Amino acid sequence: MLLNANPTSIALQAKLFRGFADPSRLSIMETLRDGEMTVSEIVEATGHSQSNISNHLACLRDCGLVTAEQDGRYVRYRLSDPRVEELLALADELLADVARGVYECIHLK
Amino acid sequence: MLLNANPTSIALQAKLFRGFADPSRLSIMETLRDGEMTVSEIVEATGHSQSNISNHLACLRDCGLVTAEQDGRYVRYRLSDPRVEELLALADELLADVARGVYECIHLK
DNA sequence: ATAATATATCATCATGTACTGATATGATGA
DNA sequence: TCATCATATCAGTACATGATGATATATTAT
Repeated sequence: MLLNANPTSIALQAKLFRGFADPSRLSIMETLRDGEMTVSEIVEATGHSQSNISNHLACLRDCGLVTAEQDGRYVRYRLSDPRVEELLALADELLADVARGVYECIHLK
Repeated sequence: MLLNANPTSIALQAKLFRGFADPSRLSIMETLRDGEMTVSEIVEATGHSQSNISNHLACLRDCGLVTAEQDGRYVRYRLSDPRVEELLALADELLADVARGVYECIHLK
């Protein structure tokens, strides 16, 4: 019965990937690859609504993928760890080769 | 209006991450890090149902994350690209530091 | 203190997605 | 051919999740 790695860690890993698996959150993280930004700058850069961005920032913050720092009435966000950016970069590279398959995959919307 | 990277590629990247964002699919890929396996071996190793595994293998295959090779009445699956494993490994490393946040994040189930 | 700006929170709704069980297909051997 | 084993497909159901709009909180300036 060759059972696999700790199911808890698999569930957690899946949850981590879900953090990356949404266009709004990805836009935020991609935007933050250029350096720290305030919420309103992120809103402008991504073109998403303020509440949308704020909701997703809360998610990313809770997950520990970004950190927030109050700056006057602004709040500046940045990526929390260089591995966040590495993960994005690696996904970009992989996507360069699997884009067509992913695009055409009917199992994911 | 500082707009960000190509929205198409953001959507595709999100879809790619969704491929990684499910416990069944992650179990499959983690299992395949040990080398190629037949469907029934994967079923046994992961403890998931046959239809569940088969459905998710179809998804991973369509996305180009795994490849399949018929071997008699068996079908052997393997990871399609070394970067798939790199992505898993990098996520593991990152998770080591953000596990508590991810675990407690209420925005993702 | 009040107004104005920046950000956060919350409930609702609509959609996406995974799991299951039943069944179909494909391959091998008798 | 027929039986059996391995894998794939499909429909239905239940749940998860994101977007939005309304509102709340926090900070600064007047």
